Parts: sequence; structure tokens; C-alpha cells
Amino acid sequence: MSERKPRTGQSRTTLSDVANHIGVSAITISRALNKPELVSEALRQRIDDAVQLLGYVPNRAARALASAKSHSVVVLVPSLSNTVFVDTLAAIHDTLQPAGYQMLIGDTRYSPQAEEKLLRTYLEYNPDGILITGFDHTPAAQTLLQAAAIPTVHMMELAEQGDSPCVGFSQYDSGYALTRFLLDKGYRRIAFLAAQLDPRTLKRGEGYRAALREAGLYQPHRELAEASPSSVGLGSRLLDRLLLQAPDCDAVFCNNDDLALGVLFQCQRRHIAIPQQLAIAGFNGLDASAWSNPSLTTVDTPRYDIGKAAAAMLLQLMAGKAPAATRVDLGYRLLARDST
Amino acid sequence: MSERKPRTGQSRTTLSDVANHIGVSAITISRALNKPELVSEALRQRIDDAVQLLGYVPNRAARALASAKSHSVVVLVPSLSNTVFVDTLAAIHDTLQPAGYQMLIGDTRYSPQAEEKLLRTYLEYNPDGILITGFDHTPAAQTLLQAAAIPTVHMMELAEQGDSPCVGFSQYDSGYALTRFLLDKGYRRIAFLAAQLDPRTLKRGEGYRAALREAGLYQPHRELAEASPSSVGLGSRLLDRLLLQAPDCDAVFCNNDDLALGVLFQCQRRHIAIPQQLAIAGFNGLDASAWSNPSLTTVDTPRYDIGKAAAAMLLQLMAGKAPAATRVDLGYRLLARDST
DNA sequence: TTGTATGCGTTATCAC
DNA sequence: GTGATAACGCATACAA
Repeated sequence: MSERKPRTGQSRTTLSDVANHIGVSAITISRALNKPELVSEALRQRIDDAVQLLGYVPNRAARALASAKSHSVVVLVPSLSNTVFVDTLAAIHDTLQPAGYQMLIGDTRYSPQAEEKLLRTYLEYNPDGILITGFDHTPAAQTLLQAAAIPTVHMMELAEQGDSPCVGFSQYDSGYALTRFLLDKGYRRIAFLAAQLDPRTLKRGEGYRAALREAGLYQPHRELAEASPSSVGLGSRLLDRLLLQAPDCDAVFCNNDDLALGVLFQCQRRHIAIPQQLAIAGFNGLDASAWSNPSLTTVDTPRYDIGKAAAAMLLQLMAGKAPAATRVDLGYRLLARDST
Repeated sequence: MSERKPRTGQSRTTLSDVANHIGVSAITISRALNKPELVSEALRQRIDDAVQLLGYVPNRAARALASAKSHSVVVLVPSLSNTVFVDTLAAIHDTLQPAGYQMLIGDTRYSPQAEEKLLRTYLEYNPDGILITGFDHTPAAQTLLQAAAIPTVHMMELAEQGDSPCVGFSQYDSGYALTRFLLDKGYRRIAFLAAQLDPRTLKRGEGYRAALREAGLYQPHRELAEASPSSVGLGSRLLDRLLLQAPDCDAVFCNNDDLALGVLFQCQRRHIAIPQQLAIAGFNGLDASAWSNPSLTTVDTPRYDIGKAAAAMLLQLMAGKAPAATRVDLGYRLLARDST
């Protein structure tokens, strides 16, 4: 009569339920499930049967608490509606899932402040690792990351200083290279259209500017930037605005393929011949850009591979091993097609 | 000398660290953080300061274990590369995050078997709720769901029987309506192109078939289906195949806008006039379809709203409240444009 | 190969 | 308004 009654009514089957069922101790069940080789063949079989019979499902919270490992990884990306990050997420998922790690996805909406807040929240989960986009974090977020001392890999960009583990490619170089390509093709009045002015977009813009300045051809009024998210419709509108303020341009470097497709469509409507009157180049190598008429020159970025490699590197770090390299440049591929 | 040494080296600040710091008991700190109104004003202030000072971060695993609530929601979608589900995920994230719930995302790759496996795995997290796509689950998965007795909302489709909570629209109706629209426009030899043959695609196909049968115009050889994922490139290839086996068709119902765009591009290359020689209709209302030349007729689907509503309904269910409705039909919108 | 004792960090319960 | 105590379910350390 002095017994306390259990707090929960009908609780889930636990390790000891299974243990009692066969008449061994709970720890043996635990071992049979986690390190089967430590348990005798016969017993293991009986345990497996009992687990099946009783419908035992391990409790991750208890495991995390006892082992001080959560088997979860926080993944912070700027957007869930941008193909670039979605592809990266898919790769991360494909890599971490088989390794037994759960992704905790956070959408920072391109805001370092929101990122800091998410980081704070997600740290409560005791993540074993962190995958974070770029290097543009608030000071507080940087402090949090350091204090937490959790293996972290930065994605998409390459560290310019320090030795933070990172997987990506040089945004600056890719912008420079595409502009250089257009210059080599003979275009002289090259415009730049950008949306969603995140750090990576800005760096590609710097590459664009540098290439044109070197050639003595940079003209600020040929740059058009819009903070709203990139879309096909925005590309169409931006072209109209561009032709108002810089009617003489002979090529457009669109910061991504959505914009480029919008520009292409709008040119068709305005009966502007591509590439004769205006060349168009996009960015990111989306599927559609290969099939439009004309097909779009673009820079293919290794976003899936970045996710794969970043997750793989993180797995190494979390296992306490030293990765082969902690700074992985996956490069980019210029796909020259008919629009230039 | 008989003291055991701690297992972990430098552990995180805990509730009792904060408690010791001020000289109160741990439970008081817990209350101050979770139910501040139960703690005196003065003490609360001191606690807040100490929390700040010591950099205390709650441990979710411990909380989940002690309270038997994980504050997490499992979300199972067929794909992370399909805009449809990504938009839905974004909406779910936007709704659950502010409510303090964490999403555990699972990518089933359109496979009920994979879904069952993920479900089994994710049940280990003691999710407080489940958001799952459609109704096409393995018997074992259905048993798991029932046994777990966790609030669950099905997304994208509407239950045809039973009273499972669901938010979506009638896939069948939408397919029927678009076909009916083409018939009313005067098209008589309407083809159907589909990829990624998931249950929703198949239901739209049934709608297509029903409408044509009613009109006495159904011809099996005008249907072309491909199991691989939908893409613009696939649309182009499918058009070529279609024109081989059904050269006389006068309209194409593409099961989604990617395919439709590919068909459009391919028609341009083959100098097929749209809509004069061939009408094109897509599905899902992607941004690009509004801007192509000609613009594409499509069916806009409320995927963001589905995510919002499903998550909101789940929040109600998890709170033990009865939602206003447990079967929410969000409908669809036929956008008639120039390609038909 | 298996078991015992103990603790992970928090909250539920009941008492003061 | 605050505290003591006992779980929550599992894994670590060590013993047998």
C-alpha cells in the first residue's frame, strides 16, 4: 500500500520488459541489440524473438541521456525553397540516415540572427555534429559554436582564413570564370542580375566585377540586384528594368538559372534574338536550362556532392577520426551552351 | 578515494549547477524556466541571471525522458527533390517551429517499404505526432501507426473511407477537371504523360481516363507513363515517344509542370505550333509555367497550405483538442493560359 | 558471456 | 512558493 503508482498509464515495452520475459538482465538485452557479437548465439535468438513478440522499440531519449550521444546532426540552411539547398539536404540525408544519424533541419531564411536563434534551440538536442551554411554567422553564434565544441562542417563556401572544416567551392572564382568566359566570347557590355543577396551571391558578384574591371569594362549601371527571392518571374521583370537603365548591354550574367530562364522568356516576348542581340548565362545548372530554346549556358555547382562530402567529413569528425582533408574544394563546371 | 570518477570530462551546465549557484533546489530552476508564474518575481530574476551567466542550455533528452513528451513530430514525404513536398515541408516547419516542435524528416523515396522502415526507426524518438503522405502504407506500417496511438495527419490526399485525419484535395477530381477543361475547349485526342508513378499521379490518371471514357474518347495508346522521376528533360523525351505511338493527338495533359515545360521546349524544336497543332497542360502551378511562351495552362495545388493546415490540425490533436474538421479539402485551381 | 550497481538531467508527485 | 524524493529507460564501469 505504500507503493507509488506509476506516472504513466500504459507505457511502452521497455528493455526490462523484454528482460523479464526471458529471464535475463536488461543490460543483456541492450547488448544483444547494440553489440550482438558480445552475446551468445542462442540467447541472441531468444532475445530477437522476444523483441519481435513484445514489439519492443528502443527509446532514443533514454539512450541519448545515458550515452551522452544523441545520434543527431543539426543542419542549418538558408532556405527550404531553393533547389540548391534542397539538393544538398537530400545528399546529407542519404549519407547520415544509413549511419544512424538523424538530421535536425533548421531554415535560417538567409538571416544570421535567425540562424543564431536556431542554433541556440538546437543545441538543446545535444547534437553530435553540426552542418552549417557558409561563414556568415553572428558573433554570438560563433561563440556558441566554439563553446559547444561540437564537430562542425561549413558548407557551400571555402574558409578564407582559419582552419574550419569546410566543403564547397569558390563562389568568387565561379563568378569570375563565367564573366571571363563571356569576355572571351567577345561580349563587352556584360550585365549582372542578382536576387536574394546572400553572401554567396555577393561573392559571385565580386568575381564578376573583378573580371570586368581587369578588362576595363566595368559599369555599375549594368548591375541590378533585388533582395527578394529568385524566381522565373523576377528574371522577366529584371530584364525589363535592365534594358531601361542599360539598353546597350550585349550579355547578361544571371546569378541563377531561374532568373536566366525568366530573362530568356522575356527576350522571346520582346523579340530579342539570343544570343545575337543578347547573350544569357545562368548559374547552378538546373535541369530546365539544358532544354530551353536556346539552351542556357550555366555554371553547374556540385550541391549534391557538397552535401555528401560534408556529411561524410562530419561522420569522420564525429567518430574522432581525422578526415583526409578538412578543406574540400569541389569546384564548378562551366557548361557552355547556345545562349552565349 | 571510493568516489567514482565522472564518465564524461567537462560536462555541460545542468539544472543543479544553476541551482547550486543560487542556493535553491533544481526543481525550482526547472519551474522558473517552464512555468515562471509559479516562482516569485525576485527569485525568477536571480535565476534568469544565473542561467545567462552560466550559459545553461536545457537537455532535451532528459526532458523527453522525464516528461514522456519529445516535442518532436515525424514528417514522412516521398521525396526531397520534388517541389511539391518541399513546399509542404517549409509550411510545416513554419508552423511547428514557433510551437516548439521539432520536425524529424523522413524521405520515403516513394516506397511504402522504405516508409515502414523509417516509421519503425522514428518511433524510437517517441514523436508526439506524425505527418504522413497519402494513404498508401504497408499493412505493417498501418499496424505500427495504430499501435503507437500517436496523433497522425495524412497529407495530400483525402481519405476515401474511415475517418483518418487528412488535409489535401481530390487528386482524381483534379485530373478529371483538367481533362474536362480540355474537352470543353474542343480537343478530342488528348494524351496523358506521367512520370514517377505514385498513388497521386495514378489517381489523376484515373480522373483523366474517366473524363475521356465518358466522352467516348479514351484511347490507351495515348497514355505514356515512365517510372523515373519527373524532369524537364524527361518531358522532351516523352513527347518524342508520344508522337511516335500517337501522332494524331491534339492535346497533352502532363502530370506536372516539369514535364509540360519539357514538352513545350521540344515542340518548339520540332516546330509544332502551340496550341494550334498541340495543346499543352501541366500540373502543380510552378512559377516557370506562368512565364513560358506560350504560358502553360496548369492546375495550381495548395501544397503550402496543405502543410500549414496539416501541421495546425496536428497541433490541435497533440494538445488533446478536437480540430474543427478532421477532413480538410483544400481544393485546386485550374489556371487556363495560352498553351491550350 | 552475463550481471550488479550507478548515473545521465529532467520532471511528476507529494509534502511543507 | 519551495523542496525532497523518486522515477523516466538506457548504457557505462566494473565484477564475476
